[in-house]
Amino acid sequence: MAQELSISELVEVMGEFTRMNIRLPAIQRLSFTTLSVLHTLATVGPQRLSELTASEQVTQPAITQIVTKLEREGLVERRADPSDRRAVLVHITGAGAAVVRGRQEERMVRLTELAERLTQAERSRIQAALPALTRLVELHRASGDE
Amino acid sequence: MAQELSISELVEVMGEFTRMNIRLPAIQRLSFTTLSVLHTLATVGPQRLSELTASEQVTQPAITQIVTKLEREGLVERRADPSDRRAVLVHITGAGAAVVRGRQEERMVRLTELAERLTQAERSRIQAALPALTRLVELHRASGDE
DNA sequence: GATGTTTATCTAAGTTTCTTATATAGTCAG
DNA sequence: CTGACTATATAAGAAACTTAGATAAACATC
Repeated sequence: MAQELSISELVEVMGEFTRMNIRLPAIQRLSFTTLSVLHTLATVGPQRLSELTASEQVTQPAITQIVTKLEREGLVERRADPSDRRAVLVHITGAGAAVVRGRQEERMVRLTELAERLTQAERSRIQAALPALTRLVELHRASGDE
Repeated sequence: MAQELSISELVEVMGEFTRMNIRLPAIQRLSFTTLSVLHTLATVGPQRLSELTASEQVTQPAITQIVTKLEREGLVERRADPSDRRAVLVHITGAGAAVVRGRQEERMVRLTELAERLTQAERSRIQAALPALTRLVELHRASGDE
């Protein structure tokens, strides 16, 4: 029989995941928001500053500073938007993509170690829940930019 | 048949959860780390500054500042540690506990809305995975403070 | 096609949240 | 009781934001 979802437990686990993830960026000398911008550019492609401002939920001047910093470090490039000369399209560079991949791999190594200490049954249950968890995240994003 | 866990998908979902959670604190006018300290005190009880320094992974002077700020706002109290006169035990107050509960409830309201838009089968699969996810978090914490 | 409004980004200045370096005071081992 | 260690605090500066306001291109309209 299907058991009803305990939202409070889910909130708790998500909170703990957040606390697990949040302290890792320090290693890279880039702040959480800066890495989040890089992640966005890696996954959804070139973006305007105004689009980044909306998705990262910080102010527009903050995004300008972050992009300037990333540009100095060679991780992104500002290019003109051919369709609108006011706008700037921020592109990730090879070096930037490598930083994102590196972080993803660090987390995978760490999680692989932890997952090996679970039982096979536990791993299967997590696997079975992943599509639903992904849908949850998508619903959040969809309702975020209305 | 039990399907093997895809670590990369799990990393991805956890990352998205982090991005979902991280921007909420701003509402409360308390930073992420400050709220994390409050959460720790609410769940594990009174702690020394040095214990908080270890679990929050910021420097000791940062914890001193955070506790001072929380104390000014009446959310925690510094009390002497009877067993060691150098040390300070930080206790959460009723007002502090209320802030933690309030945040937890905000998240629950938000997640309840989102979860209602999943199918019953999806909710059940998440529910079935919660114990395993909780274990994963516990393994992380256990290996963190060795 | 000049004009007012909106949009996209930048700059400047100040605040918050951290950091490193160092001081102070209590503990503990010999 | 002396030296080394531990727990916290203080001071000064760096990093990551914020608000306010400037600049320049786009767009709507008359």
